[in-house]
Amino acid sequence: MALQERREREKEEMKEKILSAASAIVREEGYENLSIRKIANKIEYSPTIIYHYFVDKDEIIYYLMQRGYRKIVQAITCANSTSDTPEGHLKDMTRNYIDVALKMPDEYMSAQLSKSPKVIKHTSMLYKGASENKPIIGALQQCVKQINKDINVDDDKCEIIAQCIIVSTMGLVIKLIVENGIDDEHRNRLIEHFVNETVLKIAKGE
Amino acid sequence: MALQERREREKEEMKEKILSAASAIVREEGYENLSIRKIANKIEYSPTIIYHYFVDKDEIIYYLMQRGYRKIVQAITCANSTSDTPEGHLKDMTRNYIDVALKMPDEYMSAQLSKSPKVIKHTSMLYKGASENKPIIGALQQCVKQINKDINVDDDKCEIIAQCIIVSTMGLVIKLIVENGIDDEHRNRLIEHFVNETVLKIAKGE
Amino acid sequence: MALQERREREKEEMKEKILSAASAIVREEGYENLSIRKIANKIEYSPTIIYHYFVDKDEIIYYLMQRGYRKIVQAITCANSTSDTPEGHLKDMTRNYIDVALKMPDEYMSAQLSKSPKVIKHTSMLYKGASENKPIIGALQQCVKQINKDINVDDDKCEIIAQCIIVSTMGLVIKLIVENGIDDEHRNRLIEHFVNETVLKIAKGE
Amino acid sequence: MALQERREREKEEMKEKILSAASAIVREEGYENLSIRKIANKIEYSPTIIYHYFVDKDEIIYYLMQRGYRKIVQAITCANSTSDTPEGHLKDMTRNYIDVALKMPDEYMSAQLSKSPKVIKHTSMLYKGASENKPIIGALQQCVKQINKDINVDDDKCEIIAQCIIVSTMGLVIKLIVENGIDDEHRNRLIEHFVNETVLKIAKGE
DNA sequence: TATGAATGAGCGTTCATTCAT
DNA sequence: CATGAATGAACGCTCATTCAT
Repeated sequence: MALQERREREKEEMKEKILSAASAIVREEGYENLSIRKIANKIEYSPTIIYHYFVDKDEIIYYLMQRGYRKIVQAITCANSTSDTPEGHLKDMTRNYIDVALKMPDEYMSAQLSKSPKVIKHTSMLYKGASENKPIIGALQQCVKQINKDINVDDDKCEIIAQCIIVSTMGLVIKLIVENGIDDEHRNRLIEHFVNETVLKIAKGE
Repeated sequence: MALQERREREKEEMKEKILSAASAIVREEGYENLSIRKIANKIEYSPTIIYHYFVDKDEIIYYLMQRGYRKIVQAITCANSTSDTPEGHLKDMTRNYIDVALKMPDEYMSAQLSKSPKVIKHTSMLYKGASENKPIIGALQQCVKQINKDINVDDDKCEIIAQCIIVSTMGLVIKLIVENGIDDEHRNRLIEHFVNETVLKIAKGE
Repeated sequence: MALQERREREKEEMKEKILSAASAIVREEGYENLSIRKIANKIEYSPTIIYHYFVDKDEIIYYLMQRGYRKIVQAITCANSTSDTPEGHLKDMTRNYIDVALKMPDEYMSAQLSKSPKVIKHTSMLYKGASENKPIIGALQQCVKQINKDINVDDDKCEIIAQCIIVSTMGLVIKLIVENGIDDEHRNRLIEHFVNETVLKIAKGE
Repeated sequence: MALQERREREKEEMKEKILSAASAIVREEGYENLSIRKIANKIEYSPTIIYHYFVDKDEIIYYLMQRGYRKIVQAITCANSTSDTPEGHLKDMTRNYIDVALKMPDEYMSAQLSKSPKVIKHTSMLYKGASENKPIIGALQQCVKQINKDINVDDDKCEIIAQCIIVSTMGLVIKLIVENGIDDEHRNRLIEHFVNETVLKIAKGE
């Protein structure tokens, strides 16, 4: 019993070790440069042993994506906005989202761009009613609603606007990740403009 | 005479054959998995012969990008815009861009998301001065300038705004492609809202 | 324990196998025609396995040069010179060099005549300061210095003289190898004259 | 008749054209980088046509060596020495030899190092009696004899000395060619020392 | 006579994977 | 549980050569 438990625990630890080594490699060199050999090298085991814990490289990638996505969602949803205006809150959320995503570019990209149904179930945001299931859209929708509380904007429209906000932000993040070498100053101006102006304008119903 | 013509024609045909094989591979497996050998295999010739028609892999990628991009650039720049206001023009450009991109989802994705330097050279849009090299950013910048001709917005700022427009639009397109099964009605509302409102708001300098 | 030892021994054996296959190829076809694939073919293994024992082709060449050169360097430097005069020492060194080189004509030729940078790094002797890096030049320079200790000859000049000695000796060796069928008696007279007179005269500073 | 003659003449011209293109490539990039394609490119014909005039690459190389060697022999033998002392004459010859050889390094190397009997017949210098057949050795032997006219040195010994001179000079030339990147100043000091001192000392019978 | 099209072999190197131990 | 040895396929690219026209 206890022995079996320990075995299982050790197995999990090894899996974790492999995954975090893989994760580090992805962070440093990107998904396309992840290789079994490099993982083995990092954990200081032989490549062969990895096949003991995962059937093949694809399985490792699969777990990697899961882990990565979980982190992103966590980071983004439990955002701590200090602001008390809805506009300030929207800015904070947007900036937070951009920051978190840019800190884990490969995980972000692979999660957002995966077409695997299992992944899409988590990452989809554009369907009607997304505000009810997806915390991010829900939060954005609430923000939009408050920003436009003077003029009457119905919930559906607010959802659409929230979705426009999220896809725009994603577009910015994705392009910033893909175009890696942009000059820092210009990059910051772009992000600032997006956070302080673009996003607010999109949010405005009228 | 006629012989030379025929030869030239055959050469063009072979080039086209190679390019469309390459294009298919990119569509199916992405730019990073494009290889000379795979092309050769697909066209059922030896790899060597490809170097008869293209100096190296880079040249193939270059033509591939051109072919794919020409459509998009055409769509957005010289677009058959019937409108005579800059706002109308911006709408037309955006709608065109979205339509064209959605018609060739795989090429679009693999091109826009490739991190290969050879591809990025063509797809990058966010660097300072992009409006001078990249027709799309240039056209958008001009549009933004005209829309804001009352208030003074300098060229740099107009470029930044143009870049915000393009990344937002790309974000929409990418998510629409990734989340494949969205309900048509909602999908259309989303696009309409984006084209008719979001993009215009982003364009406004004040 | 014993297992590890055996493994290590087997590894060494395999390395040796690879190196001697490589050495044979160099002997037969020269350094420029040495290839990983040819080695693999000769030892009847797949090319890949070679990278298990050597990091790359350079390393193989490096070891090859070392093996070949060690003999020559040993012969000339720590040479078992029974003589206690610098002149006697110089003669011994020269004779040793010629003997050793003529015993491995193919390795000697392919090494000395290769223009590959990797090989030249080891075989070059004529640059200023060679006496500090190349034991042979160093030893010759010391000899020259002692032979001329009465008259003052500076280190630079001694290096130049040492270099004249080595190129002359090499010239003799190379021609003897190329012109294979020389009559033994004449050949020996030639070598004797070179060792006993020519080399000593070259060494004299005044 | 005349037609056939013209054909033959044109054929020779084409062969010459090919050979001199090949020769130029060898001069610029060395023998190891000579390729049929490069020749074709240089003469602005297709690679195929070359096989009309030569059965294969080896034949081209063979002719190339012949031509090269002929040039060297010519240049060296008809040396115009302005000096009237035998020492001066020896210096002039040596310097001339070095200069000519260094001007056509690849031809020189391939001729001197070829082990093909046809080539060796021309390049061999070390056999007893070489002074009678080989102009260079003959000239050197005469020089040595005159330099040593005070003391009696017999003809055989003078031949041996002449052979020591030629192999030494060749060694210098060969190493200078192989070690391509030597600093100019040091290189010149080396040559000067060799021409002005080394060679004279070797020549002295006592 | 001369061409363009095409091939097959070879280069160094990296990779995922397997197998006996 | 973990290893080292080994493989086969693939990568971009260059080469000498052949063949139909």
